[in-house]
Parts: sequence; structure tokens; C-alpha cells
Amino acid sequence: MLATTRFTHAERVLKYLKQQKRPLTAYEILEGLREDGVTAPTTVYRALNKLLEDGQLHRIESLNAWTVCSELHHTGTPIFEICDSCSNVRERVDSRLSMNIKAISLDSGFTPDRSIIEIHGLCSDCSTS
Amino acid sequence: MLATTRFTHAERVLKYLKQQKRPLTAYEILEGLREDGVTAPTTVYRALNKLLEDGQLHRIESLNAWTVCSELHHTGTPIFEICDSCSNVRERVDSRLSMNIKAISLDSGFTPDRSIIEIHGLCSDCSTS
DNA sequence: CACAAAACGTAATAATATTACATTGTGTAA
DNA sequence: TTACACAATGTAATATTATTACGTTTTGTG
Repeated sequence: MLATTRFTHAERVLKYLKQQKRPLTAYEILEGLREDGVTAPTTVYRALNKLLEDGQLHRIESLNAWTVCSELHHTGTPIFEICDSCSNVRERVDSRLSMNIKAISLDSGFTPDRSIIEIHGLCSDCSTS
Repeated sequence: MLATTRFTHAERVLKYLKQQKRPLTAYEILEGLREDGVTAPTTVYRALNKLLEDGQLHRIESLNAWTVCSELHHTGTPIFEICDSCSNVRERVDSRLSMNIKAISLDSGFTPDRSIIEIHGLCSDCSTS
């Protein structure tokens, strides 16, 4: 069966997420890909975790949702601006912020590994209207 | 019955969390307070949400866990240093970082409401050993 | 071809959180 | 001090998110 399939589930999940304009939960992905043979939660989570390891997507902790990495191989901490009105999420990288986080950690003897920065609010479209 | 109780559930939950040296999940709190009459998830979540509104505790998104606010009525964004070895979490407030976030948002026309900053790594105790 | 590693199938279950609806307790103002 | 509104609680059911365990199939490589 696999011999006849053109893509792996990870590829399907990545492609599907790329088509979205907001992060999706694992179960939303499952629904969206059911007709493509993605039929169980495990399948989705396996794909998501693989893509996460490969740096191809991010998990938005405060939404329990997943979104493609918009700037592959970036260094420094990604920052997510999350619009609470239209659900759009924009990924940004800012070197000052990354450096300040390092500096703050140094202060306290903490050794940082990975940082989660998620800013909730209104995107420019939604805040003007 | 309530007339004979000394505390509300919210007070019990807050007191219990203060005794902990790491954030607890809602269900850990439920277990810990079962003998004090906290017997259902709803009860815990009601208390947690009330305390959250009052600014008396924080939710650590990346742990699905809850911890007391260590610096009441702080302004600016709290930053959590989370030790992945001993689970200790330290809350800090840093004005530089808060300003960074404002600046980044201004750039893109985003109107920030609340920010989540969680840094995983090793605390000073665990990184030296 | 043989083998190891990656990908997948399937079922069950764990962990986290919410909803709905009824009841009881508390503060306060007439 | 009674009446009322609001806060707190009780209870059951269910929704949502995620993991575990175990077996099979496919793929790439020497």
C-alpha cells in the first residue's frame, strides 16, 4: 500500500497546514485529512512531532495548535503575534529580544534551552476596524 | 454547610499552591485537596479561573500547570524560567523585555494584550551539577 | 537478498478542560 | 428581618488534547 502512495503522512500534514491561514489543532488536521487516509490521532501526532523535530513547524502552546514555520532555519527565538479576533498568527524573529532573554537568564544563572513567546492581542487589520 | 466552612475553595487552592515548590496541574490540585472537600474538576477550574482573574496566579501554558504569582500587582510581562530537570519555576519581570515586545508590536501594527514568555532550560542548581 | 530503520495501522486509554443545570450561602438594602 | 441578587457550590456528563502499546508494512542500503 505504501508503495502506491505518493506522500508520507508528514508531507500531507505539512502541505495541509501550509494551506491554512491560522494554526490548527491536531484534531482539526485529522478531520481535514481523513479522506487522505489520515484516520487516527496517533497518525497526526506522529507527523506533527516529526515535523517539529525537523524545525518545519511550531506548536502554539496557548492555543494547543500547530502552524508551519514561516522562516525556515531561523536562529533565535520565534515570537508569535496571535490575533484574538481573526485567529491569524504571525511569526517573527527579533535579535534584541533573543539577546535580552539570554541576558536575563545569565543574571540568574539559568541556562536557557528553548523559549516560548506568544503575544495575544489584535492584528493591525482587526485593531483598526 | 457553607456557614461552617472556614474557607472558599479558591482560598484553599491558593493556599495549597503556595505550599508547592513547582506548578501543579488542575488534577494534581484536585488530588491534593480531595480530603478538604474539593471533589470535582469543575471545582478546581472555577477556583483557578477566579484566582487568575484576580491576578493571584499564573498558568504555565507549556506545562498545563498553575503557580502562584510571586510578585503581586506587577506591571509588565512576567517571564517564567522553567527548569526541565527539577521542575522549579521562577517568575521574573523585566522592563527591557516588556519594552522589546511593545517595540516589536509597533513595527507590525499589532496591538498586544497579554504576553506569554516561558523559557525552558536548567536552573542554576541543575546546570552546575 | 537480507537487514535495519522508518513509516504506518489499530485499539485503548490517559490527561486536561468545559458545559449544563440545580442548589445553597452571603451580603445588603428596603 | 425579610427579600432579593449574586457568589459559591454540587453533580453529572461530555468535550478536547495527547499518549501508550503492540504489531505490520515499506523503504533504503550494504
